[in-house]
Amino acid sequence: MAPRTARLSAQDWTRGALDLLMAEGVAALQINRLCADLGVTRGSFYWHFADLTELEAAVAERWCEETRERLDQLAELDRLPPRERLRIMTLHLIDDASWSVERALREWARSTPQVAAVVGESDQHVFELVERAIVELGHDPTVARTRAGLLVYAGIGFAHGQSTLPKPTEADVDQLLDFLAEPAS
Amino acid sequence: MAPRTARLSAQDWTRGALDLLMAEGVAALQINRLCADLGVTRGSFYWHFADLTELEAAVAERWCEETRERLDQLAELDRLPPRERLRIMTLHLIDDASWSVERALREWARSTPQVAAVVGESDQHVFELVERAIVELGHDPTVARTRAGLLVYAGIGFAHGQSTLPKPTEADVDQLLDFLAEPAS
DNA sequence: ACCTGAACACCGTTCAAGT
DNA sequence: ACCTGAACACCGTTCAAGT
Repeated sequence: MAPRTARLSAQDWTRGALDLLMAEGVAALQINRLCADLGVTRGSFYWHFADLTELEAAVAERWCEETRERLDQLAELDRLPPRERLRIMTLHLIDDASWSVERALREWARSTPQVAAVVGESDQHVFELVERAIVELGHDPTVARTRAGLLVYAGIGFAHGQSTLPKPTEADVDQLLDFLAEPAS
Repeated sequence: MAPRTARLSAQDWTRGALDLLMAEGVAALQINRLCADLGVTRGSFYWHFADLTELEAAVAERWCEETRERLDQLAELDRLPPRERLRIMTLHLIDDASWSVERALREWARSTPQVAAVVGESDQHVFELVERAIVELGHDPTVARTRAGLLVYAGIGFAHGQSTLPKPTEADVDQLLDFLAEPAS
């Protein structure tokens, strides 16, 4: 994978942490565990980071960058009609396994403000993309704001309830988007 | 408060745990902390519970009961028109501070299946209340299912994103409910 | 039946010492 | 500049012993 130099960089640690996080969830993100993966002892970690919290912030930052890229790629579908854009984003959310990381991030966000800032930024970004698409659909700003809020919050809720609630099918999504696209009465 | 007997019951522990949880969040729920509150030593805890996990499950159970009661009270507004019922439930969600506990519960749910079951049950309950209200509004079951899902997921999302996203005003809620009540095209 | 207190394992954190 | 290894504090857990 990465060039296997004898010594590690901070980058190597955040990379390893993100991998661990995605593979085994937030509970596995421990210093001992990481050290084992990287073939190094505990003390080494503290040369690169002041704290577990600092590592988490770095991981969050990195995750945010990667997420932003992914989102921008999606938004690059700028030439696609807005309806199609929403469809792709929504379906992406539903079957993507990436919310296991997102859930972990939101957990951290509660205890460490740095992570909260990063998550908030990401939410804001998604919200704007969705809002813009709905405006392009021909709605005035007030309506767009409400409906975008509804959809984005529902997305967060879906990612968070690994719940017993029914998982929407593709047909459900189409029906839902028809609904969101409807002209205001 | 409670009758101050010398010896404690399991009930006293769950009560104390829930209080601690609401007051100081999930991070404060430690055995040492609880023991200090209850004026007792660590070992005592293990006479009542096998595990921290078992305590958490008990707390979750109790929270679920209390939540169910609250929900049933809300649903007892059965004689109110469905639209009004939805309005009350939604507003209740928005300004209620009780989701700090709910968030904690969902965090646990990820690591302990017992808690997950309890949270799932609660979600299901809310979903059914909302779905029924939308059916009463005159929609057929398919439409009701989609829209109820949207609203409930949005509710979960709202409770979870302590986010930078705009918090809906009362006017927003009315607009939103107008929207959800709209006849299908 | 309910609790104490000592003991242990595990994990985050520090730091002097090595290369 | 990057890492080791020993040490410490803290927390969950066990258990023999007390009342």
